[in-house]
Amino acid sequence: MTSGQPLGGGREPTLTIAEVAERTGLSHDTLRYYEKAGLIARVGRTTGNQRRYEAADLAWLEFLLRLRETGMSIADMQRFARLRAAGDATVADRLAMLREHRAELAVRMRALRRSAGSLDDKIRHYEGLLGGSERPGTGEPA
Amino acid sequence: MTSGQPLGGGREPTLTIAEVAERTGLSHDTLRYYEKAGLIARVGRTTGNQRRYEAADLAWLEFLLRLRETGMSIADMQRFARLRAAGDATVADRLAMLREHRAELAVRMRALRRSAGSLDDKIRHYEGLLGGSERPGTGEPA
DNA sequence: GCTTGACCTGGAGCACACTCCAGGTTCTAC
DNA sequence: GTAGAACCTGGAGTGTGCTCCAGGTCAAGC
Repeated sequence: MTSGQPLGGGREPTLTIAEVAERTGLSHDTLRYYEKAGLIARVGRTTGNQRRYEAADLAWLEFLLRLRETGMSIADMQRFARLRAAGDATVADRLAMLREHRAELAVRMRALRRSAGSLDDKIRHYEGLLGGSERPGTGEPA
Repeated sequence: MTSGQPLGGGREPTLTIAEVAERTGLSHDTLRYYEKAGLIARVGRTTGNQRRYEAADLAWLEFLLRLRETGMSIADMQRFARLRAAGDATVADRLAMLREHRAELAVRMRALRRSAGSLDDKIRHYEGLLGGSERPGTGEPA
């Protein structure tokens, strides 16, 4: 029996774990960890048991990265992934989760803008102390 | 010898660790941890060795919280605190640190806005699936 | 002066999100 | 058909930022 075939027939193009790591910026280990944790469903394998990711896997991973970037915990992503796997009946629950997460994000972004303002104030304060001889871009006095 | 006096004279009003915890939202343990880690200089003590925070301590803590909120690591805050403790000669270094941190923050905020947009897209997608019968604010059908 | 809650220290423990490792299998190119 | 790179699994280890604990000392009200 030949091995290394991309599943039962080799229909659409698939990606190795190295290719997915490259495209997502995640490490091989993290990709396997996410799968083990149930964030992504078990990925298809070659007859030799090596992962072959499909376009849909990549799209889902990229959405997970949006959730991660906006501060969602692994535990919450697991919840979301479980709902998703359970099918259409959970759409309302998923929507509720996303709305809640989005609202928390809005709060954090407001806090972040306030803090960024404090930073700017402090930066201006230090610039004042240095007598305005400092410009961004060059560390050299004129 | 009387104890519990707020330092050698009791000049300006000072705060107990409980009061500072209340005002900053940090726990007692975190306040002690920050001091041990060198983020804040050793706080004044009563003759009985209990901490009494001054207004300047509180202001510095609040600035640290801005740094933390904007994602600065403890290690970087330690660096910044060390520069600050070293006096005026380090103002240029502190300014450089803040500018760099501010620039990274700008990058992260842009990424956050992009991700927030993806969330909004997904939310709209789910709303579409539910046939527009869902509105935020009330979980009840009309 | 005594009780009770607040506070002290050093150090261990914990949650999170990975990251690394050992020991083995598979794939690709020659 | 073989060398070397890529991949597999289960499980242990790591860095970060706290958080908890034991065993005491101190402070404030009665």
